[in-house]
Amino acid sequence: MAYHHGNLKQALLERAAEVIAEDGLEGLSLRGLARDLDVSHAAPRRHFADRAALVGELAKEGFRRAVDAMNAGADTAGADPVARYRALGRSYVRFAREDAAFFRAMNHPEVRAIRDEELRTLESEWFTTLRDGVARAQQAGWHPEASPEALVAFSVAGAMGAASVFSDASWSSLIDAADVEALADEVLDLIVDRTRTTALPGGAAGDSENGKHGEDERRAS
Amino acid sequence: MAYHHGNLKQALLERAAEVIAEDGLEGLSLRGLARDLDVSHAAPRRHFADRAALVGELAKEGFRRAVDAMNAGADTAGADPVARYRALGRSYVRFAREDAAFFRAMNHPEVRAIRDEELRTLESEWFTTLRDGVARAQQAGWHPEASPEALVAFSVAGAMGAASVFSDASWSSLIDAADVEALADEVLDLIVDRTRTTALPGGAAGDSENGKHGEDERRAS
DNA sequence: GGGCCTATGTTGTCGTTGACAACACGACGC
DNA sequence: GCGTCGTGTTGTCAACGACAACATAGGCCC
Repeated sequence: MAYHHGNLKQALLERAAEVIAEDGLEGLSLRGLARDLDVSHAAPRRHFADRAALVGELAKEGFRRAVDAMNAGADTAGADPVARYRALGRSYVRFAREDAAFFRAMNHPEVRAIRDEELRTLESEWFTTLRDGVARAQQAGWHPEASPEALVAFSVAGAMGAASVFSDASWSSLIDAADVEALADEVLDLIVDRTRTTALPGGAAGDSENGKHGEDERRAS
Repeated sequence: MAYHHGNLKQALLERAAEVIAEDGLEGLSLRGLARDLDVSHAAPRRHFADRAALVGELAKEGFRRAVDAMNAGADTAGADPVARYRALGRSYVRFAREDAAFFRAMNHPEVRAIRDEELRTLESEWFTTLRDGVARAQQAGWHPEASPEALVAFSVAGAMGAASVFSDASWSSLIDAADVEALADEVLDLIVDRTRTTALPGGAAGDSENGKHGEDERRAS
């Protein structure tokens, strides 16, 4: 084997994601990663200043993937802002389930304490994506009575809560569901609650086709 | 100083709660606690088999306090099941904010991985408290169209999400609110959404006084 | 009131980890 | 060909959790 690994940084990140998927962030150690990749115990330090830098990098990738998934999901949902809003949430929950290692990294207390600027910027982009979706939905007649701030906080709480509950195995003993996907969809219906969308006078934005969500939006990634 | 501390176990738990409140679970170490309390580095082991046992004990106390707060809150909310349901959520969010150290302990990934029976029993009692509240609210006409499982999952997600968002300082840069308490109340209104409560034919359970929540329920702990 | 028993605290040690420094290799540019 | 710098290595340190062996004291029984 060559003295130089070639692409150690990437290999570290990939292996770290595997470890987190199996054992969680607690089971992750720089020395363990080095062992897994057959490099010396100090090799990772050439690429990450410390452990927080490594998990922070994973979290950044997680925010990028989450935002991408949410945007893609909204786009396949069509033009109706409320349908797009629902798709944002749906895509986020799906992301949390499919890329659970990244989702864990993003929300682990140890990572949330990191003050890294790029990381916080990416988090704020994620937040903005959701916030804008909320704003457009409200402009289209969704929950016109609520204050925008409360609607945003409600959406963040709902998205985070649903994503946590449905992606974390430790909840499955309490919330059992034959079809988690279907249950998550029902929960999203309760959050979005399209009956709270009032048709707009001008008939402008919300082109309705009210009520149930179709089998549209299937597909994202 | 006496050779025997006297009440080291309790002192360890109390100091641990302080440390968690300041630095989070990551900043907690058995040796650090021992130093703070002027005992030898191995003294804590006489009372807790390992670190997980100590934080697990804190989490247990957290679940007890949460359940107590929720029950007390519901009782001050009166007889209407939907008002009681709302009070459950409100009390939980308030608990998360006031006893943040315990809330963190309960929901930290490291603790959620603990398989201790008593701990999981207490968690399940918390869940049951919420689940029963949901069931009674639905029987009283709240969201009659929704499946009970989805309504429970929605409630858990909403409660966890709101409690996390409003108790964790790391969210405050995104969700800014002059009055967090008031914003949390608005979010709870969106979750409960009393307009989704349909008066029952027999006029049985839900004795209504529908609509806004009063300044009742104030006080719990 | 003397002896023992046990709960609780102590010292000492081990293996693991993150962090850091000093050194080694080797690819690439001049 | 030679230096330079990116990347990997060895060595070391302090902190930690875990464990074992020992020490102390308070209570209990006779």
